[in-house]
Amino acid sequence: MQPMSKAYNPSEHESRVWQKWIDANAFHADPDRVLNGDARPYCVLIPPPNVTAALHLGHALNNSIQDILIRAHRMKGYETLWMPGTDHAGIATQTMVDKRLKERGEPAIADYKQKELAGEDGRGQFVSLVQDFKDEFEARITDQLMKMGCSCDWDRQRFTMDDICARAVREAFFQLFKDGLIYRGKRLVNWDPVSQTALADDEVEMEEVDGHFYYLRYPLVKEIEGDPTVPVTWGELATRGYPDADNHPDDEQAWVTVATTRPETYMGDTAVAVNPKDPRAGAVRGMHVMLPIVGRIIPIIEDDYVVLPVKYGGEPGDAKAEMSTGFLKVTPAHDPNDYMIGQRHDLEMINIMAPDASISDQHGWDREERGEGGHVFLGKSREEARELVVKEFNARTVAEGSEGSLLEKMVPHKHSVGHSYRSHVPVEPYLSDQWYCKVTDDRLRGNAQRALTPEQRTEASLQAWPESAPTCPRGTGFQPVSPPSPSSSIPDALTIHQRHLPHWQLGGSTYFVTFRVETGTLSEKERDQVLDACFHFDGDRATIRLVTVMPDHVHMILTPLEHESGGYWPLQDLMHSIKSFTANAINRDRGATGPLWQDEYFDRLLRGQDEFVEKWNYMLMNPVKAELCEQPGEYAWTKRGEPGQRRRGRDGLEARPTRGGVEKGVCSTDGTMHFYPARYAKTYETWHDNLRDWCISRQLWWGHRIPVWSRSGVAPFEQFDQFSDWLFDGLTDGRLHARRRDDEEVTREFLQSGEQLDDLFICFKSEPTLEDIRILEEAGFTQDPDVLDTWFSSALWPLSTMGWPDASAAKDSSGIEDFESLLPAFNPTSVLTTAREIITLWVSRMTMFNRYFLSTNPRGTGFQPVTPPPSSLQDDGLEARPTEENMPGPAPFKDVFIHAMIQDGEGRKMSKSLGNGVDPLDIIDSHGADAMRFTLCQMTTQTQDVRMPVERDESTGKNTSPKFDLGRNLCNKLWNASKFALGMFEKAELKPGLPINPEELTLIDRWMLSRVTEATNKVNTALRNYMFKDYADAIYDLFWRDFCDWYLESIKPTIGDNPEQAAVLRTVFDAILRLMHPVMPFITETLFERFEPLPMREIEGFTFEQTKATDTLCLSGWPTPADELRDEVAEEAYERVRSLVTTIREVRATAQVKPKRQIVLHAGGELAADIARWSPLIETLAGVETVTADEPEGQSASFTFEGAEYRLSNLADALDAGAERDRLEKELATIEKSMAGIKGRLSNPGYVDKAPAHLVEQTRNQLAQLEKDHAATKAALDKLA
RNA sequence: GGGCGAGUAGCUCAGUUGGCUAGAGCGUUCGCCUUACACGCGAAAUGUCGUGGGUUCGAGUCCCUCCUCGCCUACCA
Repeated sequence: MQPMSKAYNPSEHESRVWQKWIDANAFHADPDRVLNGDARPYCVLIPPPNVTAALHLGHALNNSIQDILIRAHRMKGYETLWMPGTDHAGIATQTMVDKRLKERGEPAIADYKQKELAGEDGRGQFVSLVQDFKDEFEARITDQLMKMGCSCDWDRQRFTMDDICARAVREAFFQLFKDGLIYRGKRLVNWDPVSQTALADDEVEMEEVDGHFYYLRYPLVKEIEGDPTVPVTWGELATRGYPDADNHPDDEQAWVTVATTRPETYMGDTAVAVNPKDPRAGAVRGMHVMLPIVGRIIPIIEDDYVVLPVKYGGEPGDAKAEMSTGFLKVTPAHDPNDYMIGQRHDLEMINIMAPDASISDQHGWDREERGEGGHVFLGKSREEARELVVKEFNARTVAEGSEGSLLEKMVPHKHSVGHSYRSHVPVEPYLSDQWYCKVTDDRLRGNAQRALTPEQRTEASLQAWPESAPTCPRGTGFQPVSPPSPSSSIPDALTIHQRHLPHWQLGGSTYFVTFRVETGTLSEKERDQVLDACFHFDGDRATIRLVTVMPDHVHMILTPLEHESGGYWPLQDLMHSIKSFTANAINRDRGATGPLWQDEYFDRLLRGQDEFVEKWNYMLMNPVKAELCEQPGEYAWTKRGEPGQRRRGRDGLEARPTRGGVEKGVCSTDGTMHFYPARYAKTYETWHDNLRDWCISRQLWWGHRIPVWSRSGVAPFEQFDQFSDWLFDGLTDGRLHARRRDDEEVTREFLQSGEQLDDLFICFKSEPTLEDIRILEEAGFTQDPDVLDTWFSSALWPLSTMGWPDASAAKDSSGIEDFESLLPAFNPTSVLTTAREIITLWVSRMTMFNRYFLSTNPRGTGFQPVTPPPSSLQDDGLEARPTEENMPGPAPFKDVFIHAMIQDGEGRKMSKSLGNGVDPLDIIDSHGADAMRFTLCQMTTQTQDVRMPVERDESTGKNTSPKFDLGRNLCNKLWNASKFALGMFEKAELKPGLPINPEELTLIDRWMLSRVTEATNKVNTALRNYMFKDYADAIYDLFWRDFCDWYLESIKPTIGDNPEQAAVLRTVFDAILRLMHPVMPFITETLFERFEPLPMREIEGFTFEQTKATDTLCLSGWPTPADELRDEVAEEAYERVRSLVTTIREVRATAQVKPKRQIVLHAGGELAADIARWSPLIETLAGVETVTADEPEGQSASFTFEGAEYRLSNLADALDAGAERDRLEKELATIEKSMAGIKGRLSNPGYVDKAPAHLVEQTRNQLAQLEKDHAATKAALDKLA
């Protein structure tokens, strides 16, 4: 192997290391190991990036996080699957390709549309161009992910339009269609006039726009003797009690004024609405208005949707009431609210626009037939039409000779208007025929809400969507987590926090509790008594899951239950009961008095499965480790709770006594999804509250074509018999489904008339045969030209990538042998990692679909029949409840982690238009993938977005950020520390040998082992809670601060002839590489290659997780140092060393001692003894040549340590006494300041009386210490004087 | 308008149930090419924790007021 270079150069290693992983097939997941029970599953699905563009820094962050989780779990022995893939992004990709073609001057989509019309398969030709584009970008994205080091299972890469995903889309559409959850509706959609397609609500972006309110006058008319155009005069209104009518001349024609921001839509008005409570309503009842220029006579209707103007009772301050005139123009075909009014009053809908949003009388406005005016507006764009309408109104009056124009006034107004996220033009509410998915159905929306863990749900949501369904007798979709097999390795060491605080606020949680015997041990009989006491309260105040009574301590896992008042039993009360119950009995038998137990330690089990299993394992192994038995099952005082107990929660996981009480039972597939950070659960819930049915059709070519055939506007069809035979055969054998527009049953009678076929929709379960197509075409049917919203296939991602609905077909088409094992092994997945903006749509839709399609019986029984789509856009209130035969499937992931958003230094989004984007590949080139990953990981917290100051490198024209230096520096440090350590091993012999007993090691070694142990715990906790900054900080501090700054510096003089120390260095470095690997895979793997051949001597308690293979670091086991390696004695002692060294260094720095100069420390007594025992730590770290008890001769400097004064000499040839005095005086001031604060606190009677005793005690000790320091420093100062 | 979040050192951010003298990295200052690392080592300086009140023996942390910023959402009368 080559000697190591002076600095780490990532480009020399990254591609080679990557190839090594690929050659080792290291990222390949084996689902059968999960199904055989050989390993627990851990699975992450990549949120498939759009094939429209290369990845940006946000993707880099997201994928780094996923890779960290995946790599850590792989090393922890889980069978891990990270499924990669890309998304076809229908509208975005189609637009991109079109733009590209135009730029190149090649035929673009308009030309292909022409071809298509000419019968030349323009569609097919265009789609194949998009396909080429997709191939190009898919390759680019894949390359980027690989450069970042993403350890995806690349053999399983999917694309949302590949044949496996397509099969899922077709099946899903068919099932939903058959179940009445997909319907056709003529409604207002968000129309993008440039792309000329419908958009879903989430594809519309709101933008602030400076507009105006236009106040338009519509003349009032009434019908007399068949003439509907007779003017109504103010005089007439006045007699009918119209307020203020007498302000106008009696004989003039009256008008009503409407306010609008969109005057150009007035041609589509079909009514004017007024609130029935409006004092003017009675006067105009039954009257009409005449639309100026157009001449249409439309009714005045009454609807309480209309806001009253302030003048007539509207609420002052309400923006609408302030602006309103009380009369509202109603344009059902161009405004969603007007649409609803139109529905209520059965108004005409007149669409006045062409698909490009120009004014047209060819798309629903039969102007000439009606004899209406307004031809001047035809062909005008929306903007032109607005100007023209305003101009025309302004030029006219209500009637000849009237005062004032039809345009009463214009008021500037700022408001936000929906814009297409793709073409950025204002979205037009446009009447059109589209397909909808009825997501408001309880089976979809309701189950998406119920998927959320009750702890994160709001009261309102729990009421609206109560947890449903009886207890679930069969599987839950989770792997059974009955306690793991005894043979599995000892789990992660536990971190137990002492908590004395209000756990009664944390009702319904499961706890891990430990309490110890004050002195002595328990006899066997006494252990029985404790067990009895525990179970005495089981099912009464708590559910006991597992107890193990050791001779000197007790562990238990339990869940407090609700008590009558609605709260939960406080854990303190429970413990008190159990402890006093047993203490009394045992003391009585022993004839003893006094306390038996110490305080308990307890830790809330915040998370379900992993932590539960970890602690469960820990408890089972406890007697084995204490050598009380050989196998976990053999210890007589380990008892599980009664398995048959009703109160046990799902899967024996979190017994979750929920608010209706435990008696109701818990639906095992509800309540499993957790958001991290938890606050996003609320966003998720609220989004569902406002949900409307989802428009799933798009007028595009790039996407999954809608598998529905229909027929309209063609000649009547003669051969009904043959056709209906064919149709009924298809219906009977289930390969197609037919629905009528009005959702009536499809009968033979229905088919009697060829014209009725126009109301028929036929959906095929799989691709229709040529024969089918022939029959359909003869009958005049054509396939729907539209495609599905891209999110429809994205929503199926957890299913489609795993081979649903037909894994054996997926196996055949992909050649992947174990495809059939994927879904059972890995769905539900472990976590979805995504950005904020995706919470709503994607998480929700995946949850809906996963739960729907994996339900025990998604169709038919158990659900109430669903009526055809309601005309209202809102949920119709259907409450179909699942039954036992019809259990919804699991949520597709257990956790949803929402990561931070990356912004530039000014807090703006990174975007192309601002030019503030940073390309991950540029950073990888300049700093290396590991540096980028570490920096991103270190910067991402749960509360703040990531601000990344962007700098432009003028020489390359590329954007970068100085932040990435942090990661690069760390890599370089790691590289050099390795070089140094490897150099050490050339001098210090490493050889295998008997396991090392850590107690026999030197202070510094025991300290280092303790630090690694603690850091490992920190890392485990951080990763479990998705605290990536904490993870980064933990390894940074461990490696740089503890290992490099102190450990390596300390062992320099001793390691050469201390083989045990060499073994510790070897093991510790190994552990550090492993802990760092998830975030910095390339460099750690590179270094591991150099360390791996060196023999490793076992240190007792320092073990590594068992994994599938160990030849590469990425497959090697995670460190699992035993808790016993935490060495408080060593930590405390080394803390004294550090403190002494720091103090001496400070003196050296202030006295300007040359770094190389070796000084003399004058210390006697106990400190001298300590220093001798620690030798040569102080000497090495503080640059001390000799330690002597003698008083210094000549010049010396003094310092205070632990309340005593010591001196240093040989600092320099001549000392600066002034500097020395300054230093001491400053120190004295600091001490005095601290003392004042502490004295103040102690002299406050409230503090001494009310603060916890141990704090007061601590404060007193502090004061005592400070007083000693003060005296010592004072003495030194006096001597100087 | 409604919701969520943020405001802590010059910059970017931590700060678990209220409790040792509020921390880290970068930057700054001083001294160092000291047996790997100047992408480094040693030392130092830097804070009215947005504002004003309240609860408490004790508040960066809990409650209320106000100010500033960000995101989401509603609003085309």
